Amino acid sequence: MLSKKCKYAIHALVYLAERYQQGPVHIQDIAESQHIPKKFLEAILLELKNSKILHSKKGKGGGYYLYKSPEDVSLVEIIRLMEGAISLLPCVSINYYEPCEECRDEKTCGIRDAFSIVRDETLRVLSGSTLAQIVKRERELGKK
Amino acid sequence: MLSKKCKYAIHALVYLAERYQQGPVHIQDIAESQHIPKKFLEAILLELKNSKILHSKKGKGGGYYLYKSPEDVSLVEIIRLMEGAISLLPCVSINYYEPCEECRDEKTCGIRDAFSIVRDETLRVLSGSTLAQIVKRERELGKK
DNA sequence: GTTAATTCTACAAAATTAGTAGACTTTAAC
DNA sequence: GTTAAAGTCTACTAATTTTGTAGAATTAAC
Repeated sequence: MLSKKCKYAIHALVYLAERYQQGPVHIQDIAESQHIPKKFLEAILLELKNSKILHSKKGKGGGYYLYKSPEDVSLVEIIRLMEGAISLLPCVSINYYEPCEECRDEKTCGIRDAFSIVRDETLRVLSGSTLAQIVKRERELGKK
Repeated sequence: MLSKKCKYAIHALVYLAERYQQGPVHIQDIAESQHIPKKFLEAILLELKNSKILHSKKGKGGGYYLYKSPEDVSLVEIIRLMEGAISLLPCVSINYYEPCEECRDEKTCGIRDAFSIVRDETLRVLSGSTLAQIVKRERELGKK
């Protein structure tokens, strides 16, 4: 299961993607509309800014806005930032690889196979799912 | 990422699958060979027994043994028992469904799609991965 | 220079995960 | 029937992670 932090990040980013290139948005706005504790959201947005997904403008009339184009921000990227590895086992992770403590011999471990495939499929689906697609999908669903 | 508890369960079950129909195995044996704290393992095995995957024999010469056939125990079943839902969001879970707090309207939520597909793919792969297959795979890899 | 916003550091509370202690029960061997 | 070796069960405790907060510092607009 994704953490609240990660879900908050996704919702905040979708909100900002809906307002792409319309100037900075107050943290307060995002927090209220998405029901996210403001102080917690601050920390999340800061992290997203530090990884160049968002930019911010300080002072009066300031706020956060999407820096990357919505087509270029995928769910994989967000989840990796907020949660770390995509894979279910450290020993099959691409970006966060670590040997399994429990495994005595990785070469003859019969468990890793299945989890490698799960990781590949998850990556395939989540990397194809961008903020732009999510916004588009919401607009389609909203019309009905 | 899977919890240690879940990884321990998988390793213990694979160990027991390798010894299927060879009588009860001591907790101690499993704990030592798989590097699992004995007391923690006790709790895990008990849970697996309560869900009819294992049986146990008490008293001298007792221990745990696989009750279900290794072909009938899949990784999905183990993970669901130890971790709960397979899906990354509660609102797309099959067995552990809950509405998302963050979502205001599930019908127009553009995020769920991708996570539904991830869930389906994960289920497909993990339900096809049984203890029997894992043991077979380990024996193949061991030969080389 | 006042006000409204983000930034940053440090902390605190809550929840979950991991692990332990120890008494109790059951069973088999002698 | 006594004893020893095993699982069973309840109740903790410790460690870690997640979630959330407080408050001062900084910045920019007016």
